[in-house]
Amino acid sequence: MEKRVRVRFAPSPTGGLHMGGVRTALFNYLFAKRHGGDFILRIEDTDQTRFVEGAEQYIIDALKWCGISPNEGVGFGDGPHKPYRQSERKASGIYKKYADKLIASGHAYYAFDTSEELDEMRKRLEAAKVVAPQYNAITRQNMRNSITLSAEEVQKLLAEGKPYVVRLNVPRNEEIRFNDIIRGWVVVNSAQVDDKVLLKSDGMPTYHLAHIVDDIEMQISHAVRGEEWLPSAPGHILIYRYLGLENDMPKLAHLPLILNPDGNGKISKRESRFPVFPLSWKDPREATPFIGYKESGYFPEAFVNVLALLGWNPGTNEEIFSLEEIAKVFDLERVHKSGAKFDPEKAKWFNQQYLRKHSDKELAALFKPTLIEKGYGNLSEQFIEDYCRLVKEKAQFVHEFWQYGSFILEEPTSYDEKVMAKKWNADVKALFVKLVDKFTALQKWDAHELHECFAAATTELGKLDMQVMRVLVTGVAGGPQLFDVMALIGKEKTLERFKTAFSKN
RNA sequence: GGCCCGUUCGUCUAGGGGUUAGGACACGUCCCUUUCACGGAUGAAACACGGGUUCGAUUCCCGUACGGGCUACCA
Repeated sequence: MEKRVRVRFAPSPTGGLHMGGVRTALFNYLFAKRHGGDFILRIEDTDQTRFVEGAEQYIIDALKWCGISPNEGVGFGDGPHKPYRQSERKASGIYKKYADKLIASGHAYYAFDTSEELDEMRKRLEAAKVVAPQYNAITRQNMRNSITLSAEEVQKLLAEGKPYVVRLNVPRNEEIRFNDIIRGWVVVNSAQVDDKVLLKSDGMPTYHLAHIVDDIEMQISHAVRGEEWLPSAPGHILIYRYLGLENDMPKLAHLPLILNPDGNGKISKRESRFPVFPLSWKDPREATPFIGYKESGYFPEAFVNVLALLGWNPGTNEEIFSLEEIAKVFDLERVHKSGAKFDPEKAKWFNQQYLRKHSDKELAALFKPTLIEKGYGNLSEQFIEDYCRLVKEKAQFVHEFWQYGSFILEEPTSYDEKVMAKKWNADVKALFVKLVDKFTALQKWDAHELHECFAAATTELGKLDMQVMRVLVTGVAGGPQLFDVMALIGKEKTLERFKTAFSKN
């Protein structure tokens, strides 16, 4: 029988969760939803030296903003496998129990080497032109561990409370193969795998041991993680095997990385002209915060949509998807092998698509704070909605509403020079003065009436250039439908603007 | 350096032994529009290279190049 699908996102709280991490979480979430399974958030905080204040809460907040909610885990309610923080799970002695099992069967051993001794070993190997110095079947012979030391000596060191680590006893030359859902068969010789530390000298497990123990205990069915884990997967296979759990281990899927748009390397928070964090992230160790997608004006739906299509696609030409829609068709088999460069331009386009899906009322609510900030806190709801309706067709972000429509609220202080130089003269002015007289006589002031009036005037008086009129009223050469703009500005103010324009030009 | 993974327009990608190699973003042109924008149409733009296998390879295999990842008592 197929195992129930249970997947986990297991970040370590060592900093803000960037978009690569969010994408990993997203694919796990989507996979779980697709198969009616469970999605778990587990915090891998086994490295106490790298703990960063606020990082865990940030991870939770970021997932919430994205709409990627785990159904078990830290910050999302306990489930049957609590606790979900490895530092807390350690209290039960679970990791040590598994490590002891490996020691008992001879698949792991104690190592007493100090970090200085480790350094010396590496230097010695480098001097001997060994390209990849590692603690392995060969080098362990010259180190201080329970393989080279006598049983009595080991007992003595242990009894004295000397610090030690537990290492995996990796065979010298053995083929390790595993079938990755995304990449197919991957084959590695154990000579390439080092004797990984399983238990650190502070008693904490390393990632390698901890995630395996937890995945087994939490009955995880699929381990979906970034490609950076691919090289350590063979070691993990060995651990499962030596524990007698190879048949119970989760299926592996290594996701391609998200790459920097301008070339090389995986996406990084520095040297990037676009946000890499979903929410603004202030690292307590650094002076300046990193701005997030939320604060840059992105809708979470757009952000998540972009991410979902990085390394995966449904095989159709559709691109705009809600999380629910993607969850219906998502499949790990369709995930790419190769890394994808993130395209900030396309991300903006996605945001525009979602912007247009919002009602004027919703947009008005989002835009209102900017208006208040600019000193227009007393506008009616209707006016703000109308403003948003006019301005939204060109905008990609709500915060652009101001730059695309501020002339509706603020009188022009100058007039587009190019247009005026080309199209303005005394004759044109005389014509517009007559037009404004007709506008003045209008009983009803709306876009339709204005249009009619303008059309009639054109036949009567001759050609009147609309762009010139636009500049007269707004000062600028571009913007939303002019008659709509004039209607919204209102009769009195529009006529005033014409008068001012005539006096200044 | 070693090991592992990858390589279709500038970017995200569809496709897959025989196709005019399709779509999207960005870009150009045109149409719509007396303004502006949306929209529509259209154009330029890709199978990294070299060997095989095959009647035929962009598609399968092997090399090369290039790119990326990993190489800690970090995850």
